[in-house]
Amino acid sequence: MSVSSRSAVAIHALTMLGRWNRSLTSAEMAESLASNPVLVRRILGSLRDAGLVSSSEGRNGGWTLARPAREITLYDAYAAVEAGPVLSRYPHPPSNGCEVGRHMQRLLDVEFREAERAMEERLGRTTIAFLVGQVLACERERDRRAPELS
Amino acid sequence: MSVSSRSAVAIHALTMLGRWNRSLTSAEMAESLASNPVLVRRILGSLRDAGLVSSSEGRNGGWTLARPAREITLYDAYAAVEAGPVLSRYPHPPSNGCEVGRHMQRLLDVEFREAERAMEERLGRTTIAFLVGQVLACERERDRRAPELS
DNA sequence: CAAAATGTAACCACTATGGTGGCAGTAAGC
DNA sequence: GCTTACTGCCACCATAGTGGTTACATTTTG
Repeated sequence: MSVSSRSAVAIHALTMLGRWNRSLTSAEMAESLASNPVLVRRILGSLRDAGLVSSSEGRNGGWTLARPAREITLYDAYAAVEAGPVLSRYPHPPSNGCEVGRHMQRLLDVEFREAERAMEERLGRTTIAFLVGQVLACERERDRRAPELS
Repeated sequence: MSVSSRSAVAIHALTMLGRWNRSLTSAEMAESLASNPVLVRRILGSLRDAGLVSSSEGRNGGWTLARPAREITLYDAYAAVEAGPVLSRYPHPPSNGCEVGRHMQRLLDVEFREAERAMEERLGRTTIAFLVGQVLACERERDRRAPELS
């Protein structure tokens, strides 16, 4: 199986916040995600706990970025919403009586951690600001090709 | 959630085959894994489909490496038993009516694929032969510290 | 023919996930 | 002070993937 889609939702929401640079409600983001507000709040809640966004309750409440989009990477979003390692280890410890089983757990852990680190390092290279820029560029291109749409 | 533990089981089994360099049965490997033979056969079956091991039926049957341990990487094992991307995309396509939603799916796919590629590249750097060597080294160290065990 | 293996299908329990409804709390605006 | 529009949070559901297990047909060897 794979990692949950929460990272995708989180990055989507962060990019929306970066794009419009104003407070957005969970309902607005849910509409763009074709999902529902509760799910969005659940995920944004994790982002808030990680210090990436802040929320305000009550009327005119909503969500804003807690720091500049340049300073938020995809890894930050990923780390905020995913728990535990990507590559799962053994379902239960292997036999200690086997020459291979005795050591594999530790050896595998080293290898898997390295591999996960490589993935995380790559995610850390892309910022929300970059994605916002890409979105804007795509929109400009879209306007050039079909100006009647806007 | 994370990727299944099948990769760990596959790598464990391959390392056993590389270590003893003879035919092993699913029951032998299951014992080392503290699991059961059917599960092992299921996973080894994927490895066979990927050309990493071969199996022989009937009495005195079992499993052997289909090519040298030097030429099997952790990525080979991982790719043989895991299906689909590690980082899952959206549960369903986002709204096409949103400026961000319109483009995020494609942009995210690029980023996630890069990140996955980084992880896979790292997995591809370690061979089963290396792990076998590590296991042997661990055993030698173990003997040095507590010779009475062997 | 018996024994020892693989190959597979069926099934179970458990867990994570996305999704949903309900409702209390809170802040703004009239 | 009341209404409105939000967040926050709980409980619940359906679904799917996973590891585990039993059962049994098939194949090969002795």
